[in-house]
Amino acid sequence: MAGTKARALTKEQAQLIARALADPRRVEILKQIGSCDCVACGNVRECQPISAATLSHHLKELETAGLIEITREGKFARLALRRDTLEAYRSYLADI
Amino acid sequence: MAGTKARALTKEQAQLIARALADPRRVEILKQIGSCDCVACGNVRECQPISAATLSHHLKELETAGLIEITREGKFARLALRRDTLEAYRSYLADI
DNA sequence: TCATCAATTCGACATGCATCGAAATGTCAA
DNA sequence: TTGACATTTCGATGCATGTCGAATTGATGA
Repeated sequence: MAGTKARALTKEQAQLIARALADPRRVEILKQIGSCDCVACGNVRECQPISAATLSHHLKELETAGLIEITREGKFARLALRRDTLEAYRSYLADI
Repeated sequence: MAGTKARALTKEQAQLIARALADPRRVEILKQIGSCDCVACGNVRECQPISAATLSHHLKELETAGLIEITREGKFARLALRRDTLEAYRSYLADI
């Protein structure tokens, strides 16, 4: 169908996403990133009681899963939710 | 909307489901249960190279998450996929 | 250049969890 | 009752991972 551009996920991709979503803190981070744009690591840390090291680790997991995109801008990291990946995972679940 | 009866999940429920889906073996089991009805533990074991103890553990996790229903019939356990829960989780993800 | 700040990497630790074999429980048929 | 079979529980083991502090990298401004 034209318009529904959710590509199919491989099992490996789906598993990466599932693992990423299995940690409640990462889901909270995802929600925050999705709620507005122009999010930097510091913004997330203001709302989550975790160390910078831990946050960095979580962000890498989310990026590896394809759930967020991290673009570096000078000192800061701009975080953006990748809704296409989330949508693809929803389709994957629908096929169960 | 009448017809879309997916109840909203609490964070705790969503997390149980996410954790249950984070193990690839459990996803395979879910797919098998969903593909046909009248599934017993033995049927699953024929397709999954795991011990009975491990399978029982996974089934309990899936049941706790609300993703399957286990009804005992004599010696056997009848396993059924709960698509309503899966659908509720898909809605949860859509709200991120 | 130097100090400062954002973010990452490193090393270590504690907890969680998938897995198994063995023992237990429960059910059916002879 | 007894034996065979399906499933569960128990206890142990090994690996994965969330977490942190400390050290590092990288960029900006004084």
